[in-house]
Amino acid sequence: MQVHSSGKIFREQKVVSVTRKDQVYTILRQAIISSQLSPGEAIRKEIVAAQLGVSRTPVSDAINRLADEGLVEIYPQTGTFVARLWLDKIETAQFVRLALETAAIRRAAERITPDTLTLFRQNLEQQRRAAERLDFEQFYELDEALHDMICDAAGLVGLREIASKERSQIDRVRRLLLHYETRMMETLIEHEAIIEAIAEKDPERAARTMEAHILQMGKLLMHLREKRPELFGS
Amino acid sequence: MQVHSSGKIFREQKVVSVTRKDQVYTILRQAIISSQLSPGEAIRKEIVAAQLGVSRTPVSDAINRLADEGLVEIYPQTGTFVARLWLDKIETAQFVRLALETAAIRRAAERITPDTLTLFRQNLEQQRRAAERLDFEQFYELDEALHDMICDAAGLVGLREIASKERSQIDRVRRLLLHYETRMMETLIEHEAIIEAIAEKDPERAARTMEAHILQMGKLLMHLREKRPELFGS
DNA sequence: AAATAACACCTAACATGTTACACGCTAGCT
DNA sequence: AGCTAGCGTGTAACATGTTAGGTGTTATTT
Repeated sequence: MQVHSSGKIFREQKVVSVTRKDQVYTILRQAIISSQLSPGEAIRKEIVAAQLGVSRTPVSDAINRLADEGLVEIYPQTGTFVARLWLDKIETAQFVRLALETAAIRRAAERITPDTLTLFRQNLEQQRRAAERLDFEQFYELDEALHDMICDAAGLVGLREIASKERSQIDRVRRLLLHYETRMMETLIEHEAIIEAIAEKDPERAARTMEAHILQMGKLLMHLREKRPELFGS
Repeated sequence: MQVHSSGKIFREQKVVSVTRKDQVYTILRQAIISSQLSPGEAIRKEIVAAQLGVSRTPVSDAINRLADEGLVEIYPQTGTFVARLWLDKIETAQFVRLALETAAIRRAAERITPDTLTLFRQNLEQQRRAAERLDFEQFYELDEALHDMICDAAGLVGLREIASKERSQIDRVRRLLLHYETRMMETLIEHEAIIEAIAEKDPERAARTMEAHILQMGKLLMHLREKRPELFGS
């Protein structure tokens, strides 16, 4: 594992600073969201540290951050576990996501530029191709990227990071749902409707369309809970 | 400083776990939000550790968490500073607050119970008394408590914590504005209008009233920036 | 005198040793 | 047999030692 490859700072503005704890954080987060690590599974700090070739410190730091984000559960003096799925927490995350993204899309619709719109449409085109070849993973990534782009289009510094963090729980669930996902085409059509509303600078319609889109996930979630109860908490 | 006074766990449900890093976090956060520590001021981990009678580890952990929250700025290998106020970050925080709290109040208005309403009105009564004796600090605390109670009334697990965290930046600014604050009575009237709309189970009016309430802060902010430019970043 | 390069200092980042506590197990008591 | 108390084990929490790199200063060169 590389050491801080470049911690450049202009004293007023942090350019980039990739410390080991940041790298460990990114690796673990990715592993959790992609379900390489299963909900409920123990995380042994010492082993993770050994595997990544670092000491326990940056691993602990990364795990603390993940705990804040709700992706791991730390039981003091006992152990650290990949967080199980809690329906009530998912409900809250869904609510927050809905509130933030509908508000963001309203702003985006008001201040959309042709350039950004072109980026949106390129993304949609790629989504269409991914859907046609049934490439779930790729489709999912493009989906996430589109939501990020909409956040950026709202023109608020740091909003994407906040939205992305609050979406962690949802992203995990969506990943697990991928293989039960049969509505890729429907999802694509919803995305197109959202972008269309933005293009027409119609904030209200954009927000309502986004809302309908986000709420689709609820039913699938119940399906997952029946199929894989072991992933869920109490 | 006390050691984890009780880290009780029922394996499925964390009851309470006050570790040293939690205590340090709470102390530092309070100090920053209340402006006992000024924006831009250096935080010397070693000195903080000595003052609190702990080692550098829990202090570092607490500071990492505060950095996530945007309350401190860490410059790798250089130093840690109380975050200055950045207009663009405050703008984003304001946006997030608006999105979350208007959405929360809609839900609260839909599911309000007489008991909760009574609590709201008790709070308002206390606010009135605090306003009458020009007790800024007390009024401010009651204000925060009211917003927290509204979050809780939305009936979503963990929403208050999320909202409270995202409000950190705003809370700092409001504290600084307290002594320039001349509109305590107006604020109280706005609060009363919000609660009234909830009581009448009118989500739309409640949300619009809340929106107007939150947006009041903008002008005061510009005033502060002129009076105390040293608190602000670039 | 101005520009630049070398260097010393200070800090966060990282490594590692130590402690205390949650939990499971077992033995002993009822 | 069932229940409780004490003990052993393993982990996070905490303490402390070490390293590396950013910043400011100073010396040197032009």
